[in-house]
Amino acid sequence: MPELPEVETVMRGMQIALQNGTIKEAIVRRHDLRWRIPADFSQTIKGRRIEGFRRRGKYILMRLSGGMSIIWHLGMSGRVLLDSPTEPLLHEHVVLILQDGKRCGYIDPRRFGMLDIVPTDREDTYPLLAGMGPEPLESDFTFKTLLVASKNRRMPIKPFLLDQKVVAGLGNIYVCEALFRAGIAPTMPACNLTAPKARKLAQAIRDVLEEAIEAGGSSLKDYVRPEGGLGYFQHAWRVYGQTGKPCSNCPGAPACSGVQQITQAGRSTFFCPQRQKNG
DNA sequence: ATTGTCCCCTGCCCGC
DNA sequence: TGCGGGCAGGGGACAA
Repeated sequence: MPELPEVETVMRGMQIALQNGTIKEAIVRRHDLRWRIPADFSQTIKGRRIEGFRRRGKYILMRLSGGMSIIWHLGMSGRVLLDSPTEPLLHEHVVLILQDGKRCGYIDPRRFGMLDIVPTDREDTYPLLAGMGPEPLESDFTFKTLLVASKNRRMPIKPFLLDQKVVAGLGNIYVCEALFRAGIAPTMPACNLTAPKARKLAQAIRDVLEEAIEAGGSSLKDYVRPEGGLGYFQHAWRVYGQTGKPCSNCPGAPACSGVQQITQAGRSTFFCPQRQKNG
């Protein structure tokens, strides 16, 4: 599920529901996620107030009183449930119980996600966050970011954009969608980016993420529920998962051979060969 | 250093 | 209806 827009949506939901609450108890039913949840996790966060939230790439940082932060990562299948029932749910590995009775559950069937604790003033040196590229919706992300990072990189642009060191928060869906909007073939060597192409790409990345956050926000209420899926943005996918269909820009056009699916670096890539050309 | 392959794990969907 | 194979929104570890 979670790329930047989904993580942003989840974080906003948590913020609304949990901010200023105090953690009465934390239940850890399974410690063996992508990395082990520390043995003293519950003890460390117990009694602390939830003071704020921040997102960095696909990570959520939950700031607690006393200078500690909980780092959340949802992996591939992670979800947050803001009204977790008393009965344990399947794959609900962690539950935070607040003093006012609210229960926040962390559900992750595949267990590719993680939860950890870090001192708030050391969030950015936490190994998984250190070295991460700029936030694509902040002002320090520009076409120059892409130009500089892609220099001498012969890797195809698609896996290049999945590298969190280049830009934070992009995943398989939004990389495909951004490349489509920018008219760039996913197979193009990253170093073939020109300034005009980089401008289009940076703008396409910002646009698609903002639109997706907007759409996720519109279904916020249902999003952070186990049965809540992808928000509404899935209906706006122009190429992702659209194999064989005419892409949205050439619907029914005789020349359009339809959206193609290829594999790059072990992941599916969707693109329109008609509209996306190598430089 | 850069790039590609494999793997972690469970669930779901498709074809036979 | 049942079963096996392939695939899934992430990303680290490793080999070449």
